[in-house]
Amino acid sequence: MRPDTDPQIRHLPLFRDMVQANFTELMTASYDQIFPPGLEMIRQGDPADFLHIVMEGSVELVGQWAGRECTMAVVRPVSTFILAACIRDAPYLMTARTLERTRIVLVPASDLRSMFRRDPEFAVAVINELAACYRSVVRSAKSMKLRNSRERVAAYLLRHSIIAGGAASYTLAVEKRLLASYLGMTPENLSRTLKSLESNGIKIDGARVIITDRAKLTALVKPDKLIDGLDVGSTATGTGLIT
Amino acid sequence: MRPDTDPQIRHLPLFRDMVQANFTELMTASYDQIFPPGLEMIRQGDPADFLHIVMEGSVELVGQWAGRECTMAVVRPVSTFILAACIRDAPYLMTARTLERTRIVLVPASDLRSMFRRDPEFAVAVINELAACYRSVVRSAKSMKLRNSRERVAAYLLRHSIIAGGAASYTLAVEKRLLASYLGMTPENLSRTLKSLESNGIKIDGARVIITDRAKLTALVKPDKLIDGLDVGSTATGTGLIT
DNA sequence: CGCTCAGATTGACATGCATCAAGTTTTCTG
DNA sequence: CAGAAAACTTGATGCATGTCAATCTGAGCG
Repeated sequence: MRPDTDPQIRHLPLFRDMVQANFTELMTASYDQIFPPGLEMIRQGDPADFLHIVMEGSVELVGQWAGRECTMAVVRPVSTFILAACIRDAPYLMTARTLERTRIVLVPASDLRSMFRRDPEFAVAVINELAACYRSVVRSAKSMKLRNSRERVAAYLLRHSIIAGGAASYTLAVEKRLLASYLGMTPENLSRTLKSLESNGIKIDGARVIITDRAKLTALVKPDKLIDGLDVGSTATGTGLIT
Repeated sequence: MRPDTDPQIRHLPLFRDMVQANFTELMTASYDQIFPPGLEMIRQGDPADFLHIVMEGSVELVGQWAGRECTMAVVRPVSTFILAACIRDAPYLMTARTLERTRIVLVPASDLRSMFRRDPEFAVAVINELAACYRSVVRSAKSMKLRNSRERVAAYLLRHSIIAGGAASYTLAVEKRLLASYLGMTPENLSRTLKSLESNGIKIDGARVIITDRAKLTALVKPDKLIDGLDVGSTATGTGLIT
């Protein structure tokens, strides 16, 4: 694989504490690939052969059933996805497709599995990563079950304003139809909801989000550390169902 | 703690491969407690001081927000819950309350955290447990987002018939209002849905479920290994959001 | 620069699901 | 065993959300 990718990966919480020789060994066995936009790189149900690390671009993870599909997450650089499937040597639960031109480092799952048996520091890192991912999905599940679609939209918009550094205005990072799927609603319904949220302190202009009354928006969202928060010291990497 | 609880815990996948001395050490630091029915033993947001192991009885895990609440899982013997919070030394994401008289073994989280740094076999077991839990919640999230309430009810009933050994008739293990909350619907809606499912090969009489036409039911459910299945070699323990 | 096409919006409509309000049955408890 | 409380059911109603169809808009491309 390309040697210049090493340092970025090395700094990920997952790999940060490994013995250097072990890290080098993992990387030597890995592949560095570039995929075109819209490519389905993993189909759900496939055997989990590789841990994926997104270096550039972005990847959509979707769940499919009975001809329907929904976006579960969007993964951005630099982070890993589908760690759990690799560890359990089980089929991927989600389909992965690139949203744009994307560079991915592929780490063979078998090397991964043998490695955390040899490198205790790596094992601890895997434990922390999985625990964080697990908690992240639980938060997401709570949001889906406890909030209605209007509240989910508002929460999403407020959360991303905070991620954008508390800015009063920012640009949506994903297409609205993808966002709708992620939030568990139809594009039409999202469109209407966005408009109706103008009475709650948010204005939408195309992909631009303008927070006109943060207090009013916050009152609607009722942000909760146990749903919207991130664990302190969290890696913010892995499949934390970020979107 | 009670000495007779040891063997059952020892056989859990999480503890099975530990060095005996380490297991004994963990157990020595643990408490064996009995809680009355309906007791809130954990409130979401509390610091995660103990890994909980259900020995007898059953525990409901609920998420709460803005005065609403929903059942996320029911935990039955012998299995653990809230492992991830303990590992990350982070607040519990869910409230836990007993559904009946319940015996719980409490393992101090700090001992747990130091233990998987010392015992590599235990670390591997924790990794496997967390990965399984994570995948289980992802399945659950997929079910929530991809299926409508009618399909979720049907899937639940079919799945539990299979768990009951493929029996044509079995008894619901939980109250219907709890089941409704778990499936993300109101009790009224569940009641109506159950009745309407008679045209899909299922008959309900109180808490009794009778499968009258398995083929017809299966056609509606469209069971999918990536939603309804369990990982091969899965522990079926931990918080696999069983209910 | 204008064509094309995917995405976004809007309106009309249908329906799934929640809510409210009685009832009925079951379970608990003194 | 009787009374009360809780769970469950049933009906009437309304709102939220999905569906279908018709534009509108903007980005990409020849």
